[in-house]
Amino acid sequence: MTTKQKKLVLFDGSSLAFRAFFAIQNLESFVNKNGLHTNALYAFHAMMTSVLDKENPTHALVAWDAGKTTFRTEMYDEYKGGRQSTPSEFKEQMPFFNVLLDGFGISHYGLVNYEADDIIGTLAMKAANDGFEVVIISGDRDLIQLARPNVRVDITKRGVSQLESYTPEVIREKYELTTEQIIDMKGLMGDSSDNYPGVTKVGEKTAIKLLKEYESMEGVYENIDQMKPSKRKEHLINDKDQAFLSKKLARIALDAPVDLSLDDIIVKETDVEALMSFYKDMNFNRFMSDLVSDTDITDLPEPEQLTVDYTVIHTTDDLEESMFAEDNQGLYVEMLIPNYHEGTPVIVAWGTAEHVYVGYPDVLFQSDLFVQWLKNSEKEKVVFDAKRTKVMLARQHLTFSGVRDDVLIGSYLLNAKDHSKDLAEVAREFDIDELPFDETIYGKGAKRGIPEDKQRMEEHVARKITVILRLQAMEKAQLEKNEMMNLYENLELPLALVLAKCEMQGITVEREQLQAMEKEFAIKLQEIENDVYQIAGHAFNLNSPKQLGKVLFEELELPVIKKTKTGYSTAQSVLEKLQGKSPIIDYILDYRQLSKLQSTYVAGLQDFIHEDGKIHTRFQQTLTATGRLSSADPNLQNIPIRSEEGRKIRKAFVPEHKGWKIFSSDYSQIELRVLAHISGDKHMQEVFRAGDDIHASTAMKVYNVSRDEVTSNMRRSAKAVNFGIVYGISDYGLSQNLNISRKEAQVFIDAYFENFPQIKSYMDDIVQSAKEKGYAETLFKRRRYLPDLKAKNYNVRSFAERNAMNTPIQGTAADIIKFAMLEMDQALQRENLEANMLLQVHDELIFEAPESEIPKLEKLVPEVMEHAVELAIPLTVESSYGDNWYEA
DNA sequence: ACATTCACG
DNA sequence: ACGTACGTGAATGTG
Repeated sequence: MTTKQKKLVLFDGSSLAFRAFFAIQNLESFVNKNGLHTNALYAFHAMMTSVLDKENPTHALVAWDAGKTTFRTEMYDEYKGGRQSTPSEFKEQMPFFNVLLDGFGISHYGLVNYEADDIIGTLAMKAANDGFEVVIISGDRDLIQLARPNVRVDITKRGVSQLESYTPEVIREKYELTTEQIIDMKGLMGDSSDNYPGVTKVGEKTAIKLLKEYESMEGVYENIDQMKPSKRKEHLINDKDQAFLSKKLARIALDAPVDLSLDDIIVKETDVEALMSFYKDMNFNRFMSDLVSDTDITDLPEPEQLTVDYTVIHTTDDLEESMFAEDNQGLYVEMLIPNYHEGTPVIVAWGTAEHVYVGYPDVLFQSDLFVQWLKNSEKEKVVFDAKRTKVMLARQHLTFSGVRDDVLIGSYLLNAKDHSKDLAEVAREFDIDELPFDETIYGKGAKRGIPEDKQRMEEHVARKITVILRLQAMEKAQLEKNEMMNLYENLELPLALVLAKCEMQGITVEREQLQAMEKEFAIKLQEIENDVYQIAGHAFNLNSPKQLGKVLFEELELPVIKKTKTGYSTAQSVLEKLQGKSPIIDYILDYRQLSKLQSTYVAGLQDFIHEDGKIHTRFQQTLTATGRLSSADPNLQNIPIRSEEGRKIRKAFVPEHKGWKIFSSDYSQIELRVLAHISGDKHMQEVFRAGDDIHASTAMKVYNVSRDEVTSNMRRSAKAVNFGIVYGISDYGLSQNLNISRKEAQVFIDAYFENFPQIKSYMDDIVQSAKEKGYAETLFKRRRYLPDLKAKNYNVRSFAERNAMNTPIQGTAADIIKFAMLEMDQALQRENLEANMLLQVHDELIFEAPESEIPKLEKLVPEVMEHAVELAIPLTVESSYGDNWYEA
């Protein structure tokens, strides 16, 4: 037995509390009965418990900043100047952090004239020298300079729930600097949030470069005379005093007069009574129950636990009609792999909040009672993932009808985050955290499977029913409140079943064609490979960007255009700039294209052809941030078309029956039309009403020329600008796309906005309103929350601003084609057509149909798509058909 | 598990 | 001073 290692956790209270405040944006729902905001306390509490659970320290301290002035303000009176005043919603929570800490039995401490950092630095060194293991938790990256052997620094990432660990090794790897050099780096860079300057135009990248060359700030200045004349050199010379001052400010004190001994900060026992009264004051009812189950107090009210009454069905004789009598029962069919087109169901649960039934497929699927209940559309059911359920059951030759609600779709509409796989994840979004994750029950990776203890699994799925029913109520109330019922009930919910139909229908793919291509491509690839090795002088792995980078930029000494964080970039755009410099470039470009086609499509798709000769993709309905679908296993939304060689792959996609055709219809310019509609821009609307070429018309305006003066280059640039507008334009993005300078790009953008002032004001307004509401929305009220609009970091904020501009456009277009798909499904039935809808590729729908139905489809499909919704301008659709997808 | 690259809209 | 066009999925190499 080893004696217990002493472990000290030091919390940077000031930075963590502030982070905690911003981690939860939803201020309105975190207010206690006295009107006090509690969001920061709540997030801080969550962070503390998770760290204490994980680290289980013997000693701990939360350090606070003690006042506005410190020894640093004496050195530099602008230190931390210019900061925005602390929000009052945060200030009012300040006094209660220590109340919480007293309840936890964790010490807290502040020291006049010093910052929390300095207290932490001092105690960390003291403890490390005493043989402690030390962990520092902060929201401020500056503290990583404290990393040492036995001192780990954990910095919060996004909110306060995730931590990123820094040890001297990690720092060396990430920055290629020692911890001491981190201080030099800060000195050179300065710190905008602490308001000290550093050296002009020197940021992290430059600072690291300088330090790698000269070791320290002192080293930089000792060698400054040898530096080649440059702007950077001038800045370094001019800002020398600032740099050294900044370094002093950045250095955390390790010898602050902290009058605490390590014994003073031993973790004490939880003061249950104090904590209970704190939770009560803050309305943190959830934690009250945790506290009770952790301790042995029995005189407190019964904690709310997810217990569930359930019966396991063993034989068909156990089934009774009464088990299917109730309306609005939950139904859950469990399968352990994501791809429901392949596996088989392992266990099934259904029931009400009062009682749940659990059974196995081999029994249930033989039962007429069960099968009829599934099929009966009058018996309405609540599920998690209707499409998945529908397909799984259909593959067992069972009909599933009567979907009243799908809590997966509901949760996605309420907050389009990626939480599609596990009900427990969705439940946690709604503060139901008593349901274990699937991973806990079934394991993960190679170990995933049915648990030895079957009862565990039975109870798990029974609990899922309870959770599904609870979520149903919560989600519907919220959807109603958000005015999203129409989107939910009249679009997404019925669409799930239409998508199920498309997926189950599948698309026929001729393996022989792919095999023939595979051989052809293999020979070509081999030839190119040999040519490349010839020029390089040796063989290497052409698929490795690292090895390729070495060959191009070190051995052949081609100019480095761009670097990635791991080395040289060898991306296509880089290679294109190197064309003509060496014959190897063209070979590599050809190789890249061919090997992509070969691995992903020609060879890759063959693995997905089922025994029925078809590929059954999965359309993910609850994944994207904008409301688009995505397609996976395999992705049929990115089958090549732009290059002729790739496009040929489409020849392998054929109709199921002889004498049938592939029929395809696509919206033309749907996103720009949506923009014309929602921005109300009169000129743009006029172009679409007149049926003119939008890119050419844009060129006329921007270049101020007549229609026949528009050159193909002008049109190309205008087209790029139009795309840029849809994406939330930036001069940089446009310059990359058109391969021009940023200045030139900016001139284009200015000219565009001058000519389309309503687009300009729409873009400004939409960002502003998203900021106020906290989300961007589509024409049909689909939401995308954008908390980063309030981010301090320019890049993070700019990204969110582009999202705010793009989401209503891309999202509304997605809404429209979804309405069209619903209507199309109806229309095919109404018209008694044999045609099948097979795929959706964002702005196009793909069908297979008997040749005799083609004339009808040529009328019907455009009609439905064009009038799926009515906008201020017409939507137009173009159709084509052929013997395969290449010809369609 | 993560980064890079590239296929599509 | 910073470093980005919007939205996806899959293959590959590498740690």
